[in-house]
Amino acid sequence: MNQKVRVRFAPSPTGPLHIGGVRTALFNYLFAKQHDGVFVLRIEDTDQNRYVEGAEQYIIDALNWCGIPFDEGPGKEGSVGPYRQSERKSLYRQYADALVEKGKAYYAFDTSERLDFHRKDHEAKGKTFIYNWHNRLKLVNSLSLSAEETQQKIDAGKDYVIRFKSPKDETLLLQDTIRGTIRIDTNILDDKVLFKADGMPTYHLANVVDDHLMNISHVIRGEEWLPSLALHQLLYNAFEWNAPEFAHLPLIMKPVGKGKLSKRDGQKMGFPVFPLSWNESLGYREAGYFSETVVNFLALLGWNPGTEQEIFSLTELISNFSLDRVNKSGARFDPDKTKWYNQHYIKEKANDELADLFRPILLEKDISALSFDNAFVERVVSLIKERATFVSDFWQLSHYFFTTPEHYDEKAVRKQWKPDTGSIMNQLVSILKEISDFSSQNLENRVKQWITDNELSFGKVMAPLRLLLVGALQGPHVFDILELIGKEESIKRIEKGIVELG
RNA sequence: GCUCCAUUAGCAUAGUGGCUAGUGCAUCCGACUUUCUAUCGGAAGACAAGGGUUCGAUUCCCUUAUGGAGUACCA
Repeated sequence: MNQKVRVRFAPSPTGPLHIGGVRTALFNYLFAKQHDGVFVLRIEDTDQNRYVEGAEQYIIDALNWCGIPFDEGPGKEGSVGPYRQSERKSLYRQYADALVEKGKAYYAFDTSERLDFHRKDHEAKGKTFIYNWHNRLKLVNSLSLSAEETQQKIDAGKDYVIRFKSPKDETLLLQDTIRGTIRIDTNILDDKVLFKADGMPTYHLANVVDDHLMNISHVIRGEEWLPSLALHQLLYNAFEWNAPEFAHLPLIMKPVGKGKLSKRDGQKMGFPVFPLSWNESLGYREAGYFSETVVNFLALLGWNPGTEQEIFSLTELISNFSLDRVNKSGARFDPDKTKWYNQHYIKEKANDELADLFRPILLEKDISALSFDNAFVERVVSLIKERATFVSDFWQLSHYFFTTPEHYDEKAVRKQWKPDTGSIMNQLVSILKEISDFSSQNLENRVKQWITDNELSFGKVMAPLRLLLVGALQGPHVFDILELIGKEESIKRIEKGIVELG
């Protein structure tokens, strides 16, 4: 009974993959890899009306960018393909027919308009219209009609669907790995459509048939499917197939307010909800997040290791992940925490890698950036990366390494530039001119010595010095800045400041 | 409305039938004899409510409240 683990991620290509979808994919991937199993991507495109061009490629690109590629799927054919339901179209009808033959399903001829009418009518009376045992004989279907009438309608080319005949008076005990046992009374179930008038199966039929045909051992999907679990279990029973194990992941909720995370929340609060950009919607990748960040915060959304560890690489996740540590309740999405993760990962990145990412920004800002060699850019990056959350913060944090400050922060000037500051800076210039070893450490020793010898205060020297070098009271260690921009430029900046500030 | 699921601080969570309920993010304060959105240190802050069961419940059961999902010839 030790079946090979095969899981699937089965999105429908109706648009860009939402971050919640990526989380579902990630958990499937982790589970598969942990058990040396196979991660299948299946495209559920049974609804032709909602098909969106490019969505499938987007899904594939997103999974690849996150570093969680599928093992089998479109373009990576295994033995149970094809992996797009539209390409498996011819396969489903026979299964629907088999259920009709077994008396587990039936033909229904009711028009959508008629059903809509019933629903509205019931709603107006404060009731819910359920197409099932209690009214199916009053509707137009092969159970209420004679065999001849049914055949007549079919021959006449009337539109019909195939509905599942859900049983009466049964209590179902469903198993969910995350939630345990769930009791369902079958009387409240409706006779779901399995096969549509357009010749396509509905999600429910296609899903169960494909999971069976693809030997899926574990179905890990979003909580929005929990209400369908009864139907799916009933279908497996009707086909006399073994059902896979089910695990329903908690939903991802909006950062504030109620409801699940939506595209609008991202726009309103300024954070991405998609892994990659899609038209006007910004993606995590384009917003400057690393894939490590996305994987890490997604993993902790609805799951935790039971320890205090919060930083996980993909490989660590594979060995630590487990379905029984997945939470039952919805996980609120926290954009601040995602930034915290990126801040962590930016510090871990190698300086040369960050320098490569920074170069295009430098080019955009100033052509002369070209003249700075890699070693210099890497050195700058090493000094500022711990204060950055994104590579896009780098310029703001380091522009003074590349260009002479044009203005001085007014508030800082008012606070730090005293009448005697000019003359102190003048003295400092003459001290700096005498120093030939312009290393940070040596500069610090010499300047501090000079300050003590002359009984000056550190504040009176260091703050104005920083102001003249940087243009504001920010940045890393002053002596590191001096060393990096060099003797000539340092002195130039101080002299320029003395002239401008008096 | 009905069905199912959930409920530990602002947020994410750990944990236990019985010591001061642990951690991270955010917040506030301090330190780093100069800056900081960095780092370090510290502070404040929670078991939804009411009933049971029990010597004892945040932990088990019930009710209520709140939140979520589903209720389509969409997935």
